[in-house]
Order: sequence, then C-alpha cells, then structure tokens
Amino acid sequence: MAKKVKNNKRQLILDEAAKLFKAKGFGGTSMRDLGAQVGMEAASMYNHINSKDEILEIICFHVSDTYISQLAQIEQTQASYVDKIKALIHLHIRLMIEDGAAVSVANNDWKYLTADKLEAFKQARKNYEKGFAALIEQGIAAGELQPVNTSVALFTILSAVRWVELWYRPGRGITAEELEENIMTLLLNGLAK
Amino acid sequence: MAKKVKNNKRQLILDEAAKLFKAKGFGGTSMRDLGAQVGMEAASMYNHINSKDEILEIICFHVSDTYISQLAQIEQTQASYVDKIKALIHLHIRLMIEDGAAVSVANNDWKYLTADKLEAFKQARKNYEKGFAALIEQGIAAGELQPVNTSVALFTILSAVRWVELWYRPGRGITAEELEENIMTLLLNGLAK
DNA sequence: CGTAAAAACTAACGGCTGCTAGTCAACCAG
DNA sequence: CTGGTTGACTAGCAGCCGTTAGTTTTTACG
Repeated sequence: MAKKVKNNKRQLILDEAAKLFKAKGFGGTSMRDLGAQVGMEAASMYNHINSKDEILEIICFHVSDTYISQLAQIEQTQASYVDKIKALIHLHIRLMIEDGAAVSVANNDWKYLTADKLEAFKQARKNYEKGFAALIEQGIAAGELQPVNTSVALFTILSAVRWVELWYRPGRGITAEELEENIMTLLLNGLAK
Repeated sequence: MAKKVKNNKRQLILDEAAKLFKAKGFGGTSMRDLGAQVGMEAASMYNHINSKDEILEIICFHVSDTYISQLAQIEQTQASYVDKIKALIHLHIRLMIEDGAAVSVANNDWKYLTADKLEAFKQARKNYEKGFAALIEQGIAAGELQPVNTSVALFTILSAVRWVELWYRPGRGITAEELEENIMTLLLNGLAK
C-alpha cells in the first residue's frame, strides 16, 4: 500500500516531467519548474527520484522498450509484409496519440542522456530500425512493395508520423481513425492520383 | 573592406552556433562553448553580436524568409499543381542538404525565441503552411491529387523530409539526386505496389 | 610612422542550476 | 500509546550561465 502511493507520486513526477520536457526541452526545464508543476518543492522530489538525468532515462527507455517489444510481437505474426508495416505505422500513431509527451521526449531529448545510457539508447534505436528495415526489404523482395531504397523508406515513414504529436487534438474535426487512415493512404498509395 | 571582415567573423559565429545548437540544443549550448568553437573568448563575441537570443533569431528568420520567398516564386509559375508541390519538396530537400544545421535549428529550437520574435516566427510559419496547403487543396480540386485531408498531407510531407538532415552525408552510397528521387516516389506514388 | 578604430582579452556581477543536509510533521504497525 | 519510517520542508553550496566593464592588442589608413 505504501509502495503504491510512492509509485503514484513517482509516476506523477515522470508524467509532468515528460510534459515539461516536451514543451521547454530537457535543458530548459529546471527541477524547480518541475516541482511547481507537481506541487512540491524541488528538493522534495528527490525522495522519489534520484536525479534529473534519471527522469530522462526512465522516459526514454520506457518508450524504446515499448517499440521493441511490439516490433517483436508483430514480426511473429503470419501477416503479409504490407500488413506488418501497416501494424507498425498503426503502433506509432497510437503511441503518439496516447503517450505523446513521452514519445516526443524520446524523439527529441534523448541526446541529453548520460554517456553510457546514451550509447545504450542509440543501440536500442538502431536495433529497432534494423528490424523495421528488414520488413521493408523483405516486402520489396516479395514483390509487395516498390523497389525504393530501404533506408529512405524507413526514415520517411518514421518521420512522417512524428508531426501527429504536435498537431493532433481530439476535436480538431478529425478522429484518430480518420487520421490514421489518411496517413496510411498517403504512405502506401501516395499523394498523386 | 573592414566591413567585409566584420561580416565574416559574424557569419562564422552564426554558422558555428547553428552547428552547436543542432548538436546540443539552444539551452545546452553556452556562450563559452560557442566561443571555444569559434576560437574566441565568450565575451569577445559581443563585439559582433548583441546577444545569444539574437543569434537564434537570425538563424530562424533566415530560414523562414528563404522558405517564404521561394514559395512565392513557385506559386507564380505556370506549372501543374503536382509539379509545384514537387518543386517545394525539392526545395526542402535541397535546403536540408545545403544548410542542414540552420534548418534543423529553425525546426527544433524556434520555441526558445523571445516572446515577440516567437510570435512573429509562428505567424511566418503559419503563412507558409497556408500557402503550401492551398496548393494541395487546389491540386485535389483539379483532380491531380488523391482526396486526402489537406492538413494531413501537408504535415506528412513537411515531416517526411526532416530526417534527411540527420541522416544524409555525401558518401553514404546514395547521391542527393537519388535521395530526392526516392523520397519523391514515396510521397507521390506510395510504398505499396 | 602615428593614430584611431576594431576586436581581442581578463575579471567579475547577479542569477539560476542540480542537488545535499538537516529538520520536522504525518502516518502506520505492534 | 509508542517508535520508526516516509515524505515534506527550508537553507544553502558549488558551479555554470549570459552579459558588462575596463583594458590591452591588433589592424587599417593618411
């Protein structure tokens, strides 16, 4: 019980940190800023977390772990390559909508990780990209996809999904489903008629 | 002549600042860091620039001015809507390759602009996006493009081009022309066969 | 060559940073 | 009721920040 309360406060700090890091950047967010947002003095937060760096670590690796485990799951299905890639695009859009602040931090502020954690994060991201790229490559080999450069396709897809987090709000006149459908159409069928 | 030398030093500071801001962020770059990179004490740079904020302003508005003037030029040509959009994509890729650091700063660090400059920058960007979106809208109305949501198409294109700056290096086994051709194919014709 | 302007330097300021130490109240198990 | 753990507080340290002031060196021109 006591443990649960502790976890709640800790999670609150992590959530608010993600929002602030997204809005003002890791360097632009002070522990005093974060304390004000959480409703606590800066020093008090050290009862729940060990350092500012640790907050960034937890956020970044939580996101990368999610992507990696989901990729592994999708790889094991029996779907076509097109459908596997669709599933990955779906995953990216869904995470952007559901946990946009954390994803945004993992995308933009990972470079402020401590040297060793930075290396680990870059390696994790590289592994994810390798797995994603392999799906594209196999899809091309199987004749399901256009014979474009694999890296170009990979990064274009990964980037094309990022803006969602900056733009999408419920009540913009477009639902999450419509949004996803539009992006999927664009990436798979293109803009030209 | 004396003026020219002054401009050179000033430009050197701006160029190195763009590189450092890109690598470590605006907040993560100190004037002492920048001085070391330029080969000068931090204080000495104030003979050439007025403030750290001013450096960011110059970089950001230089980029946005370039985009806006090029858009105006493209709007006035007699090409088809598809070709106008292609020209804009070409512009984005070319600027990313030629002046990647500055474009990166304008994309990522604009939020650290001073309040009034921030407002002006956001307005400029909004105007650019409006002009770009209008071309897409007209292209759809003319039957040249697929009837997707205009905003989705706009932001997908704008984002899909951003990664170039992080990834492209001459000698990666792909030329700028091939890169552009691949991206153009993906965005206009899609990944699926 | 002399002189004035341009551009570099050193030193330092007030303010903010992440974080620690020490204290004290609230709570909960025995 | 009591003892101890938890989690909040205030105060403050050492260090970096952007920037200014004042001084000295370098440069360019008549």
